[in-house]
Amino acid sequence: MIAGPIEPIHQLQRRRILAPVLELAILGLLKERPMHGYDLRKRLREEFRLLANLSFGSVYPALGRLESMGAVQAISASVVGVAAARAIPLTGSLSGERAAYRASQSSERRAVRGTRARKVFEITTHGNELFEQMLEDSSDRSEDIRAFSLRLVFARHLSPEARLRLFERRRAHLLDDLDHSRRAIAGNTRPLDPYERSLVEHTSAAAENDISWLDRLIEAERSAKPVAVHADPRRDR
Amino acid sequence: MIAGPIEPIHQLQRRRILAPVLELAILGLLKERPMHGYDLRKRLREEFRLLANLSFGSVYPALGRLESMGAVQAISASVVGVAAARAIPLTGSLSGERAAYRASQSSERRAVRGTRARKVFEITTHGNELFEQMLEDSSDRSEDIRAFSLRLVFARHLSPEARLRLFERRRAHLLDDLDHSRRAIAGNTRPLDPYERSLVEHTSAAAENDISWLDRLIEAERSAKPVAVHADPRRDR
DNA sequence: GTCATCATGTAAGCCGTTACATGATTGC
DNA sequence: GCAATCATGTAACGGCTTACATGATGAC
Repeated sequence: MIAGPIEPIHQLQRRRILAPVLELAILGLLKERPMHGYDLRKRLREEFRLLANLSFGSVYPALGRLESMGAVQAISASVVGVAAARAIPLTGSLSGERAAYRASQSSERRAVRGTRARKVFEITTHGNELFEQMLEDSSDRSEDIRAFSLRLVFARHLSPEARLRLFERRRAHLLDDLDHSRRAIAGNTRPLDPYERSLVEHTSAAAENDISWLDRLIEAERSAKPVAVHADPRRDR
Repeated sequence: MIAGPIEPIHQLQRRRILAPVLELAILGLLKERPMHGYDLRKRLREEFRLLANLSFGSVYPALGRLESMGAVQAISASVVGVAAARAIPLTGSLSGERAAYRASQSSERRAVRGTRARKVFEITTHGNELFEQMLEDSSDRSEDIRAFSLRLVFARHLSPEARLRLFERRRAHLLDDLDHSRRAIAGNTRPLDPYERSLVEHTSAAAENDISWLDRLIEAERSAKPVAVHADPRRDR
């Protein structure tokens, strides 16, 4: 009500340096090969379910931010027309196997259509450093499945030690969840109706399952044969 | 680049009527008993993990929005001091059992402290209608676990038919997820590294597990004995 | 000729977080 | 006397979604 003018504001919001999921995902995809915004959005929607209804209004500004940070750079701005588009070395930096795969599967195989001044971005050296930082960043406020899943998708870019830290962090978080669920079930908090009860019991079982999955990932990583990671042995049903 | 002035904007963003998780959660808690902002935030953080680091900067504006919509109303604004606070009929609208529980468990039992002009809100008739609408609302853009979990917590307020619709919607969504995971595993899309593979396999197994849980919920609901809902029979380990 | 898809952006608004501001009461 | 907890807000900012604007190309 009284609202004395705040005015000091000496620091004006620290630049949230390592931003959320989207930037990380974009950098991760650009590590694979240079891409333009439209294509990025498509792959983000299709491959990462988390970003299932991502809009252009998010992608282009995010690319703009990354560009102004010097994390990505346009390698073919304002180039118009089919011939020019074909000239872009789209598979330039790919290693043999992946390049061959992309060439056979991607939209580049069929004729390039609707080419209105594509702006193809590539990741810079600084971008690679930033990506590594973001991937290892532990201070993720919403330490949720989304953030973890995305990091797991890019886990191959981490050192084995950093991977272990990632897994352990996630495991600790899940243990915390589990503890919370169990306290709710034990009734130390509040009586639950049947739906709430079913939910916490299911949540708790799911957390246990996730934890043992992580235990397998951790074990595989420790055995220094991180290639043989495999998921859940088929359960009942 | 050219950027012709947009100016028409005849509609100016449709009032996102049924807003996300937070409003629904607040209304749901206020259905139980009147509460003030500080208390709401505490319970939201403790009971719903989804809102684990919810800040006051979210709670108070949300309450303000709900108040301006006529969904909640302050029943004791600007009342200061212990005596006045005690006079608030905090358990007024509770039915026997819950009231007795609250009286024995809540912070109201111990002496009221730090009482600086508490603003206690109660849900209005309109708020109850809005709550029902929001709870049944199917057009949830981010049809995720968070939204579903919250609705399940409040599922007792739904009609059996609406509950079934809720469960079926969630089930359909999970089936879609499962399909996506399976296609990724089958390799119709892109070759996966071991970490990605482990993730999609685990995700797919988790989705299967969620689906059979929902099947049990649906079955229980259809058997017209929705009280006997119970969660996962204990799995291995 | 018109529709779907490709392609890039901007403007406005909503909502969440962080930081700032204030101040009463209880326990040590 | 001082810290912790209780209690309510506002200012600034970030970033996402929606809606708007534009325009090329290929398939039918």
